[in-house]
Order: sequence, then structure tokens, then C-alpha cells
Amino acid sequence: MTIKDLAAKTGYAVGTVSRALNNHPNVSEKARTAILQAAQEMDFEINVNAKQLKQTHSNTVLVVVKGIGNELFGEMVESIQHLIAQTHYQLVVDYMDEDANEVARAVQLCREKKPLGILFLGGINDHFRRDFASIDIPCVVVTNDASTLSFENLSSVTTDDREAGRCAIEMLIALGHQKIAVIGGDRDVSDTSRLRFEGCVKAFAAHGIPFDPRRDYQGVRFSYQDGYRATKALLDSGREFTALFASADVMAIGAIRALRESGKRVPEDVSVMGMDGLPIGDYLVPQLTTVAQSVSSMAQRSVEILMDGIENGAQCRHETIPFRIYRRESVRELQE
Amino acid sequence: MTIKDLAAKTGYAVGTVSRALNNHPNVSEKARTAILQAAQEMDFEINVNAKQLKQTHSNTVLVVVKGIGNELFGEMVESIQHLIAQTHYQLVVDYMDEDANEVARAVQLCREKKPLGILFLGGINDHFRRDFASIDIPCVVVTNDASTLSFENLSSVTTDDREAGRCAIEMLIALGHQKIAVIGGDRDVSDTSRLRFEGCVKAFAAHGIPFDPRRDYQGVRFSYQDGYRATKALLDSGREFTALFASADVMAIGAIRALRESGKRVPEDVSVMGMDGLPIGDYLVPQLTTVAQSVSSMAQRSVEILMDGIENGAQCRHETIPFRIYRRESVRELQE
DNA sequence: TTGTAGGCGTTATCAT
DNA sequence: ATGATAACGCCTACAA
Repeated sequence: MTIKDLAAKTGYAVGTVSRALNNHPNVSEKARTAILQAAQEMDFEINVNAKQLKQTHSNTVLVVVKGIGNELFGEMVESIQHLIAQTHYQLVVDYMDEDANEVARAVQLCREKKPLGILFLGGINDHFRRDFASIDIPCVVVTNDASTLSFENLSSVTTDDREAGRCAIEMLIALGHQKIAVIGGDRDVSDTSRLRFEGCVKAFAAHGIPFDPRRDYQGVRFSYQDGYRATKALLDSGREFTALFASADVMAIGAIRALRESGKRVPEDVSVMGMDGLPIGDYLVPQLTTVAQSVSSMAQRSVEILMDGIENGAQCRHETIPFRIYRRESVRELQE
Repeated sequence: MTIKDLAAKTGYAVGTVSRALNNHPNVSEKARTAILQAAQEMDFEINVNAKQLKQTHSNTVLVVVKGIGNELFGEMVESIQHLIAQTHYQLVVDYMDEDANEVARAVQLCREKKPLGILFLGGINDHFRRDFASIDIPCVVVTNDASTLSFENLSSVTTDDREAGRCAIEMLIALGHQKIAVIGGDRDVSDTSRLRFEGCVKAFAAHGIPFDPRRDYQGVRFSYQDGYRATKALLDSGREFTALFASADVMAIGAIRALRESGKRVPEDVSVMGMDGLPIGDYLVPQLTTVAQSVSSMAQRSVEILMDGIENGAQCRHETIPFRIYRRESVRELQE
């Protein structure tokens, strides 16, 4: 079942069939309907490999998602799908492990799918530095600032992570907390983690509160387990704190468990604040206070910027999307 | 950068280059090393489309995952990756939306990737009935019983969902509970949901406990939100219960929240039991009692059965993997 | 062991 | 508007 068969069946030449199938111009209405109908009847399906082998362009927009279990990205993909569905572009989503090289993969996919543009959900700047040069279509990294990379076809849309970290700590301080511990990602690996961390440091400094990263900060992976472990380590070290900021909700969940096992109640004994704004935070007991990234806004701006690049050859931009703090049950005001 | 260039560069013919690249026999060691090295230097990457276009077989094993956000499948994919990594097969994982037709997608991927076998993570029997006929390679559905479908190349590996549902209720009854509500998936759509439900009914019947599905059962989607809503509905209906079985952990999480908002404590006022054994259950407060599916065992048997089919042409099988109940903090014994 | 040539199913280019 | 035909990059007989 190839387009040759379709051609034979309809009496047209393969060229005409191909054009009809791809909505190209210069096909009579008569031919188009005849061919489309025949394709339907014989339930013809095009051979993607042959198509992509010959094709120089496609109308595909690619989304490269780093970290399969990442709930935040899950939501974002949904938003993006929704937005792209309203255009004439086709969306291809590619999921990969947390620790894979997303840029190398994208290079590969470019050869394969010939996309018009790429949306990266998550990423590591080093990977871009190393492998991005060979990509020459408009791209947008989401949740990662790429302004320092200065590739002219690489935009970025991020939450202002430094400011978010700062505001989180500010809020805890405003509530009367002075002894605040922080757990977050490894700031040597992840820029996002580093920025959030720097924001925290800034807030502490502004209030003259001493903060020693080696004692008060645990840098680990973004997972329940690592949040749990990091908090355990903090507790075991004998550090005292009335509040804990976990720079990812998944860590906060692990942290709450660790606190509980040490006999601390949340928020009575320790206030816990997360970050990201995952849906589950709303369902936990206690509900999680969190610095929420605006998933839908980020998705929307990313798509807009990408489209502007694809359709108008617009210059790259680096934008910041406002976050929002949801104060819920897991933090309390400290009474004097 | 094609194999032609490689051929030119090394002085060999494209045929030899192709064979060297694919570890085919009849290539001198000298030629092989020369070619491989040249490929390395020019960082040659093969054109997947051209390769797959011409290829009749590949050494690919395909995993079709239904439901991106499904933590259970996330774990399972990891296990599978680990198992396949020890073989000479290549793994391709394809993720899709909860409500997509996984079999139609698989048919498409067969044409594209020419895999040796397929592992379905999740699935709907109706889709198989409708579209599976055209697939003729060994396949295994995981978490879904396919024995009633009687395709001779379709195996299945499942938890005994009916028995799991029964045991869950039995345990609650053994702990002294008589008024037990159940929330689960829509049993008209999902076989898994139906089986779990039937198990519950069986347990109730065995103990002469009245159970009216229309009053005591809420059938909704597998999500926090739907677990929450279903529980709210149950509470609003005025039904009294001392225990609640949610036939998915995500639902249980939503349920606990709903209970809490109605002033009920878990487990003091209502015991809650989930099912699946998601990692997060361990970190919740209270820790979630759950009927855990043995992810690693399921992954292992699935891969073994698939391999047996691929390598030895073994007949299909339909196996059941033991589940295990983790009794944790969210249930309590009812004192008389 | 190595080289040669034909063809996989499609798109794209050029005629017509 | 349609048809014929040359690529696309690779694999695979088959010949050498």
C-alpha cells in the first residue's frame, strides 16, 4: 500500500497523489477528492521514513522534555499542545531521562524530523554550549535562562528564580522566622538551583541573618527521597530551625515526612515552603505553601516567542514570567 | 556526511562501510577499525530515515506507555530499561496521552521502526480488539489482562486485580470496619477498575455486608482531583463510613484531603487504603496503606515473556504477579 | 573480503 | 493541472 498503488487505483500519477495528500497547490478539486477518498478506502498510511528521508522541511514543532516524571513539565506539555492545536503546525513531543543530553538529542531529531522550531522543557546550559551550534532553527528553553549563552536563535522563558528564592525567604522572615534551613538542587550542576540559592542568600543578607551554606544548605536531587534525606541530614546535624524552604515541591514533600519522623509537626514546629506549584501541593495535608511558577503563562510566552521566530524571523528574547506565592497550611506565623 | 563520504574517506566501498557500521560479518578487522575510526573522527551519524526505509528488521524492542503522568509506569520503564540494557536489543520508548489509542499508535510504529516485539504499559482491551490484528510480532500487555482477547501473539502480565480488591476489603473488615466506601475508576471503561471493583463486592458478600454500588461506589478518573471529588460526593450524600478504599493511590491522596476538609481525621475517624504502591505513599503524612503492585517483578516477567516470544517463538502466556499489602499509618483497627 | 548496482516510498523538479 | 523522473541515504543481493 504505497502512493504508487494509490496512483494506479485513481489513474493519476504519483506526483499528483503526493501533492493531493500534502495539500499542495496545483491540484484540481476533482483529483484531490478522488485521491483522498481512495486513500481513505484503501486505508493508506504514508511511509514516514520515506517521507522524512526526502523532505527538506516539515511543519513540525518539536518539544524536547527533560525528565519524564516531572509533573511541572507534564502540565506544560498539555498547555503547549493546546496552543499548537490552534495553529496549522504539527507537534512532536520527545521525552527523555533527567540526565540525558537534551541538545545532542535535539540535533539528532533535527536531522530526523526537520522541525521548524524547538521548545526545550528544562535543560543544562553546558549542553547547549557544547552542542547547540549546529542547530539553526528558532529554539526556546523554558525554565532555564539562556541569555548568557548568546546564541542568536536561542530564546528563553523563565521564572525569575533568584527573585523567587529571595521572596520565599522574605516571606518566612516576615512571618517571624529567623532560623531557616534551605534544601535545593546541586548548584554546581543546575543554574536554576544556583539562582534560587542566590536569592535565598540575598534575603538573608538583607536582614543580617547569618546563613552558612555548608551548615544550612543541602544540595541534592529533585526527588521525594532526596528531600527526605537532606532534611534528615539537617536534623541530624543538630541545626535548629523553625522554617524550611525546599526549592522544589517534591523535596518539600520528602522534607515534611522527615520532620514528622523526628517528632516535629508542620507547621506548628516547623514551617515548610516549597517551590513550583505542583497540583499535588493542594491535596497534601497540610496543604503546601509554595512559590508557584506560572505554567500556563510560561507555555504561552514560549510558544509565542517560538512562533515569532519561525514566522517572522524575530530576534531571540529572554523573558521572565512572574511567579506567585500561594500561602497555604504548611507555614505559620511565629508568635513572639 | 553520509556513508558515501565515509567510503570516499576510507577508500572502501559503501557496502563495506555499511557492513562495518552494522557489525555484519565478512569485514576484515582492518577495514572495520579504519571505518569506525573515520566515522568517529568525522562524527558521522547515520540517517535513521534512510536506514529504516530500507530495513526489513531491526533489533528494536518497543515500549508503548499510556499515560505520561503515571508514576507506576515511570518506575516500570526504568526497570525495563535496566533489563534490556543487559541484552543486545535496543529499546525505544514511546509515551502517549492517557486517552490515545495505544494500539493504533503501535501499528504505526511497527511500520516505522520494525521492532521485534512490543511491551504495552497500560491499554484498553477494546483498542486491541479493534486494531491489533495487523500486528504480528510478539507483544505483552502489562497491568491489563489480555487472555480473553485470544490473540496468539499477545501475552499479558497483570496483578490479580480482583483478588487485590478483595484482599483490600478483607483487611479493612478484619480490622473491624463494617462501613466501607469505595472509590475507583469507571468500570465500564477500564477492565482493571472493573476487576478491582468485583473483588470488593466479593469480599462484602462473603461477610454479608451490604454494599450498594450506586451509593457506596464512585467511579471516576485516576487523579488527585477525582479522588477528592468522589470523596466529597460520598460525604455530601450523607453516607457514613469508617474506612475508604481508593483503588488507586492518586485517588487516595485526593480522598484524604477531602476527608480532612470535612473535619475527619485519618486514620482516627476514617481509615484510608490506596492501591498501586506509588513511591510517594511512603512520604505522605499519614503514610499510605496500599495494595502494592510489584513493579519490578512485573517488568521482569514481561521482558522474559517477550524475549521468549522473540527468540524462541514461544506461545503467549497470561501471568499474574503477586501483590503485596503495605500496612502503614493511614488505617487503624476499629476498637469495639 | 570487497565492490557494484538496484531499489525502498516519497518529494521535488522539470517538462508538458 | 498533471506526468515523468531524478534524487534522498541506506541496505542488500550478487558479482568479483
